[in-house]
Amino acid sequence: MNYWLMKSEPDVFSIDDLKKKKKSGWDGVRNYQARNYMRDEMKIGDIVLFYHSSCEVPGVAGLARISRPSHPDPTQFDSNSDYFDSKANLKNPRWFMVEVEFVENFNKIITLSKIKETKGLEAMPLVQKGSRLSINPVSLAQYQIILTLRE
DNA sequence: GCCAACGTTGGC
DNA sequence: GCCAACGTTGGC
Repeated sequence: MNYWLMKSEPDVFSIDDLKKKKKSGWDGVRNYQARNYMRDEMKIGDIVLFYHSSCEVPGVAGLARISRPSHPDPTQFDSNSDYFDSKANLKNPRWFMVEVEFVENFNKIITLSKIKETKGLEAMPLVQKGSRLSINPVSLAQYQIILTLRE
């Protein structure tokens, strides 16, 4: 089993939104490296650290789990969608997504600043300068340290 | 709102 | 294939 960190802007889709929906397709990713992680490496049952980005208090807000493996992201074919991609077609999809299901909502956000000052998390892409990738692998050790920061 | 860092596009 | 220009991300 693998562990991941996935970023979402809570104004667009938050951990509470996932809690309400129970499951959701992780659509709208338009970065090849992030796509490749979803398409090639994510497996059912993998655990996701749900990260809130571009907001007042960025940080890990809760946990989710991969509930369906890679399949084409339907928004790429929808000309009304912000994520429409005119170069994608049904026979040759360009963008893939997974489905995630809600697991847990932390009582308090594990903030980015907390993560930055916690020993053992120095190697997380999240704390590297200039790192913007919205999906990152997380090691078992990093995952376990994050869990110890729950309140 | 600013801006550094990064990814993508497209002309050559 | 190079690289300048542009667009996006995301913390602050």
